[in-house]
Amino acid sequence: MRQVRMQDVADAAGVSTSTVSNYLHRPGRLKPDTAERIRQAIEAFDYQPHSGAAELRGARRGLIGVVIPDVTNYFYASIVRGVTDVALERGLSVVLCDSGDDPAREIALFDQLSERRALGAVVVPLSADHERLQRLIRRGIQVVVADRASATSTGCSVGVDDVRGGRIAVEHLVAGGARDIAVINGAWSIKQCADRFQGAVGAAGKDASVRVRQVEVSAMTVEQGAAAATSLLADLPDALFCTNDFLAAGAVQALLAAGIEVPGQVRVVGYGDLELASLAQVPLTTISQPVAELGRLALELLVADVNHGAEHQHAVSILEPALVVRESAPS
Amino acid sequence: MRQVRMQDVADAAGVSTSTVSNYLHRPGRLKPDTAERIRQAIEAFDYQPHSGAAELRGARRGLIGVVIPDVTNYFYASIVRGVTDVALERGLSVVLCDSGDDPAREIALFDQLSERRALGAVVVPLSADHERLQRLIRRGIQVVVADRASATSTGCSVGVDDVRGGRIAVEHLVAGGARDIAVINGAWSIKQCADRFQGAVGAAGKDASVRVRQVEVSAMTVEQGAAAATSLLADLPDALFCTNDFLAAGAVQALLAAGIEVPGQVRVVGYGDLELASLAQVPLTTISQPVAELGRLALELLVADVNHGAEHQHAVSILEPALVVRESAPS
DNA sequence: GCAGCGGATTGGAACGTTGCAACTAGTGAC
DNA sequence: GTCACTAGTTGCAACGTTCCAATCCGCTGC
Repeated sequence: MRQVRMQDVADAAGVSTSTVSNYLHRPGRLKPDTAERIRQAIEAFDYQPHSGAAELRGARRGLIGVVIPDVTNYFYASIVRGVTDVALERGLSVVLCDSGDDPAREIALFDQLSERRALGAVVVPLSADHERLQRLIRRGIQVVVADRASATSTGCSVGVDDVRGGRIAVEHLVAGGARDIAVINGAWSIKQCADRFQGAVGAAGKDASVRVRQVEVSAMTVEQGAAAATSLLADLPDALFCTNDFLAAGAVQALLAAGIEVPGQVRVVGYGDLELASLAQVPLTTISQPVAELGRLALELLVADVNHGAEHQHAVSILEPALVVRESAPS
Repeated sequence: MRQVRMQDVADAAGVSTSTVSNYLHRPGRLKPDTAERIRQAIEAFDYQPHSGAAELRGARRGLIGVVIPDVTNYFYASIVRGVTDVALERGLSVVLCDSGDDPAREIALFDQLSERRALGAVVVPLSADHERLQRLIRRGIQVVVADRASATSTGCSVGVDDVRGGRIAVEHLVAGGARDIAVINGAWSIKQCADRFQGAVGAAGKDASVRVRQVEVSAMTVEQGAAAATSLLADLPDALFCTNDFLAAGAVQALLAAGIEVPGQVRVVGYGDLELASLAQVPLTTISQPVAELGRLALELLVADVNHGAEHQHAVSILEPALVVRESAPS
């Protein structure tokens, strides 16, 4: 069964391919009955325009990429979801590039995108190494960086205000009476972690009677959270701010196992508002991020960028996180 | 900055475009020093072949679609992950189509895939309505159905053996001494739910002293799980089999809130082995599904299908679920 | 009856590849 | 010196669109 092409439709309707093309893109120019004949022919053949061929000739509908470290991670999946929503509205197709936390794969995927002449890409880069991104941009693929907002990049970027997230988390703890707060945090080299801690310190800084100390973990997992909490048993703080929900869930597990009451003796705030936050042993008070919104916004900026090329001003958009109060830190 | 095309490379290397094409696809045919000159020219221009143009001409590398109801759902995201892994190995690009549980969107996405002349698609269909799938196939897009395995479809399909999953869940409960088992289940019209229940009944059927009853819920959520468990308080079973982990988590919450011990008084088995299963108030014994494997396999079947066209025999592959024992039903 | 107009339609040259058939040189056999 | 052969290379015609310029046709106004 051969491809149905525009020529077939044109023949059936007794017009030229140009007229069919006009029907598709500038319907106003056609006489109503010509249009109707073409409509019927398209229907009869179940004709679908070949967007690849159209792009070859220069049409601007197109492909955009989403490059993320891991689709099975709820956070990234939500970004993807936001992107796909907008893409569908705009008639764009989304190529999903899951780098699996592997820089070599990330490069291979970038190459795939440029081979396919993607219009642009929403990227959550693996490392701060902007060299790789520059390469994409040089090849004519616009890039919007998500969740790694930075003014140094040569494109738009969108992110969530992690300093603010850390601040409202700790403000909530202080407002509830906490005076000795331990922050269980990932590596300082991760910008989010550094920012959240900075916010935490800032919130406490207003009040000299509040002490903030940090426990650094090597990976932001349940196990590491439990280990970190266990290390605090000898000198128990009255509140814990964990910079993600896995750490918080692990910490709560460890505390309960050691006979410490949560929130009775130690109050805990997590970060991210993952599904598990509401379902944990003690439902977690946490910081939620407008993450689907992040994806939507990223693609909208990308589209603006692609459409307005030179005169487009690169923007850095920062969205606001919000406190979600549950049992682990009720007030 | 104009596109770099094969012609530019050819000119720089002092050969024809055909030779460059040969360099790219049949490197053996070139004299080593010609190859080297072309290599350098490609390097100098940072030339990337235009895969769209290649496909137009008939090359077989290509685009494949993954159509799922919701990327933010861990189960579907894992399928996507499996698909992207294989796709990268094969040089295919993955177009992600998130239908958001909306049939109209599903149709729009199918159209997008056929406009782009995708080679094939891995689809987790919204409904059993194979009419829509047929339409894709008629347009020359091979389809592999995932997680909705059925022999009636006109393509390969892959799935997990839900009857078996239900069976091993209940066998585990019976082996642990349960005699009165309630199954909290989604609608019968969902094949998975019906199958899991059938397996549950089968497992119990061997032993006349075991009673199995069903509580049907309208949505497979935490809330509904809690409600269903609450409705059982008056006539408490000694074990609960919930056909997904959300239901199980909700049920456990409700039981604990009512002062019932888990697993002391009621043992609970969930289904799916979501992240939350290990982190719930009582870590859940559950059935895990080889879900990334499902995605990998789906794409492998799809590739086989696309490559061998007519002589390819459509296969129905059923993978095996496995029991994961945790505290909610320790033995 | 004819020039001029404007709306509807068409012709044809791209777009960047690919793969076949054809060509060129060079080698060796006779 | 001719022929067959091979390895390496090239010319060319697609592939399915788009868009500009050109053409066609039916009217109006004089």
